[in-house]
Amino acid sequence: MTQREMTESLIQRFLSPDAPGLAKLPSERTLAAEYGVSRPFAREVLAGLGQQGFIKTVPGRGTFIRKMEMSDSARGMRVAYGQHAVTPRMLMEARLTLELQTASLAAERATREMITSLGSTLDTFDAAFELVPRARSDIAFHSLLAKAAQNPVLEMMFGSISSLTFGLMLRSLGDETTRALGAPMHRKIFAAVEARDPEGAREAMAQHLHVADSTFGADIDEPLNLVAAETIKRILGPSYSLEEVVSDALHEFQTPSIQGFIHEDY
Amino acid sequence: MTQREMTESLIQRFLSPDAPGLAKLPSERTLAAEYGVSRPFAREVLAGLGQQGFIKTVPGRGTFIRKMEMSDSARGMRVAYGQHAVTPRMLMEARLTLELQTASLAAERATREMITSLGSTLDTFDAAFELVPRARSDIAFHSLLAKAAQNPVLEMMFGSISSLTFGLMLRSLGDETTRALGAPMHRKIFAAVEARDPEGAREAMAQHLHVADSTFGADIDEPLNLVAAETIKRILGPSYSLEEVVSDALHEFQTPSIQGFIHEDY
DNA sequence: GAGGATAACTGGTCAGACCGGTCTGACATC
DNA sequence: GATGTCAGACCGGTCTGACCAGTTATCCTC
Repeated sequence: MTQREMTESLIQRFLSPDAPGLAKLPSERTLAAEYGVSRPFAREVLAGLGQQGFIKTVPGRGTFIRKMEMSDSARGMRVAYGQHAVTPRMLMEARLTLELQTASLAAERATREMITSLGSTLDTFDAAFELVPRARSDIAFHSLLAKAAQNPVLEMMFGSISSLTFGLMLRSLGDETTRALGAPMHRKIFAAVEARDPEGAREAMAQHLHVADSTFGADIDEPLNLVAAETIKRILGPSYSLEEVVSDALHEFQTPSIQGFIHEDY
Repeated sequence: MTQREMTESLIQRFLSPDAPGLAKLPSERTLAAEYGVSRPFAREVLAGLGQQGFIKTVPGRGTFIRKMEMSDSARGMRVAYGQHAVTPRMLMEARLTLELQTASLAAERATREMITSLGSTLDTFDAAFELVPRARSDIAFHSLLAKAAQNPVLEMMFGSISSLTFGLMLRSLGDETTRALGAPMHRKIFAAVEARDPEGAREAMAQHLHVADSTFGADIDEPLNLVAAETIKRILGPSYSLEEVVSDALHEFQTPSIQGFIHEDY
């Protein structure tokens, strides 16, 4: 029994969609006995699943399945991004590809509830004057738009670049003129979605992203690497990771019914 | 010292882009001593990093950094995909968004070397008659196209859906008429890339994907979940995971210089 | 029946041990 | 002097067994 095999088996048993919907895993001792391995071995397997966010352990209580949000999938991405140098130009090119589509589809498919969420996110954005809250509601707006497109694959694609995008926003929103130009664009996108106007939403998103583009000078080709992470550390302290901040922001702006069944309530 | 903190610290020290380029980590015992924790504790942290593919341990030798390929990032995605039901229709919609762009950009930016790789991948595809080899070269072609677009973010986005796409290909390529219709489309895309014709490449890709679309009947709205995984298990045996097959395929069709510096040679 | 003490869980952490593979350097050989 | 060999140090892989601090269920008492 290799770690791979045991991991594979656990995913099959407890994390596949047709697995019993129970949110609780057997105890470490039980699992170790079942697979004929020692507890430390089982713990290493579980630690791996935990680090990837698939399960959550609570001392004294047990190990629980975590319903994965598509937007949570950026988790493992950071290291890969760090090893390749990603520049703002590359990110904007990718966002342009993806977000014109999500905006358009959101206009076609968004439920009333999602539109309400989008609206209140914009209100929060307009009311926020500090950098991080502003960026939080910004990333939440774009993420909700991706969710409103009702395609988990597109949603995940956006999720996978969300921490990078958040970094970009921290950079853009520091600039006051950009904010003055960009805020109305959010409203314009929102209005088009509300009016069920896909082409209008696409067009408004294009304008919005071009405004963001124009913020950059020479640094549009400078690697985006750790700038954002350092900003976060400086403002929020060292115990927060970029991914956590983004993930928190996304969850905060989702209404419970959009969130679906999140097993934080074990 | 929590596991989070230690993980975070190790990533900063050894996996960030500006970290010393050494490929080898200190020994488990040394790390445990440095962080003032026990070896089992350190091992759990390392096991997590290993499961995510960031490091690779070799008995008797040590622990080594693994250069992450963008296309490797699909790793943690499967569970999230499994919990949300992804249908072929959703996947095709996302691919249409992404791959028209990568095809177009590849036509603009692909190096001669990449074009050569793309060509030889197509030769392999045409020569392959069994299902899995056929699908392998198919996914490799599309993945190389994404790489040829010279944008790591787009490359990663494609990587994140590559295992789903591979599943789709296993399904499509089982149909003989689809293959007959689809194969010439590959050549057409390739010709447009070679001719530096972005619009032609975009157009050819659109036709290609629509052919794939037309393969589906009612099952276009059936969850894509485990069909592919079961096909793989049936053909290649139970010790292979979908992700491994895809990852192997992608690496096989890349020329060394495109691969860049992969530290499999510790 | 209600309340509280207890026992039986849970995960968290550790020390210490043994195994087999790998590397290095000293020693012996040619 | 160059070469080859081999012991010892080091590496990860795995296990046993233990103790702690929380949580939960049980059972006994009032």
